[in-house]
Amino acid sequence: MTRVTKQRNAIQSALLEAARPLLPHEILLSAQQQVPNLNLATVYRNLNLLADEKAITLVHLPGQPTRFELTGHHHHHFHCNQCERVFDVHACTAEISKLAPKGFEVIDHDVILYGRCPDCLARSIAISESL
Amino acid sequence: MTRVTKQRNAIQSALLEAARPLLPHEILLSAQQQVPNLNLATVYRNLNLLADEKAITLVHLPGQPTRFELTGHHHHHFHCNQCERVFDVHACTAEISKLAPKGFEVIDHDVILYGRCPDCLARSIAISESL
DNA sequence: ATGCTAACGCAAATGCGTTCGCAATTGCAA
DNA sequence: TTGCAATTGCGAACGCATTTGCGTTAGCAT
Repeated sequence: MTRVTKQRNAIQSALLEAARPLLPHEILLSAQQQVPNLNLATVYRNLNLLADEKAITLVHLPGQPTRFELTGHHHHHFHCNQCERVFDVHACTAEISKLAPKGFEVIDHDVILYGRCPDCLARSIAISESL
Repeated sequence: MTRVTKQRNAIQSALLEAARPLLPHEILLSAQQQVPNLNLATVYRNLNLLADEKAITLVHLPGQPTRFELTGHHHHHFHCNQCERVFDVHACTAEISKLAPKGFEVIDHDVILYGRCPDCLARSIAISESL
C-alpha cells in the first residue's frame, strides 16, 4: 500500500544528513534541494507516516514547535540560544532519576541543555578578534 | 498606575495555594471560586502584568502549553503522566552541565522528570487492593 | 502498456492558545 | 464625592502549527 516516492526519500535523507532534530520547515528547505516544488503539507503527511511506523521520533522542546529526527536510542538535547538549532546529547547520568522528592515514582526524564554550539562560539570569537 | 483588583488578588492567591505551575485554565477555575465571573482574557492580562514585573515565572514543558508559577529560585519539574499535573523539584546536580559534548558551552539546563505523583500512586494501590 | 489508488501540490480550513476592541465597571487620588 | 484612567467581561479576531479537500500525478501490480 505505501509507495516509495521521491518526496519521502528526500525527507528521510534530509533527516539522515542533519543527524539532529529538524523542524518541518527545515526539512522542507533541505528536501527541496532534491525535490524543488515539494510542499509543506507533503512533509507533514510523510512525517506522520514515518512516525506511525516509528521510523522517526518526535522531539518536543519547551516552548518550541515539534521537531523530528530518525529514531535512535535514549538521548537528550542541546538547544543553541544563538542559532536556535538543536543537537543530540548522547551522555546521560543515573543521578537524574534520584532528584525527585520522596513519594514520586520516576519513569522517564528529559534533559535540555542551553548555551552556545561550537559554530556560534567560533563565530563570536572571530568577531571579538576582529575588533 | 496599576491598581489592586480582586481579580488580580484571586489569580495570585490561586498560584500561591497551588505551589506548583498552573495552566491559565487551571488558574481561571481556581480563582473563579473567589471571583465567579472572572474571564480567561483577564487571567491572561494579569499573567502578562505579573510576568512583566517578574512576580511570576513562565514554565515551559515539552509539547505543553505555558504554565505559570510564583517566582522562586532555580528548580526543575516533575510531570505526572496520569493526572498531568506538574510539581516542583528542588533538587539539582552539577553532573548535568557536564553531559554536553566537547565544544559546547552550557549556560543553563532544564530537567523534566516523568512518572506518577504520590496521589496517583496511592490511587493505583488502592485500586489494586480492592480487586 | 494499463488501471487502480496512494501520494502529491495547492489553497483553504482547523484547532487552540492567546490577544484585542470596546463599552461598562471600578479603584483610587484629589 | 467626584472624575478619570486602569481594569474588566465578552466576543471576535489573531497567529501559527498542522490538517484536509480535491483535482492531478505517478508508483507499481497485473
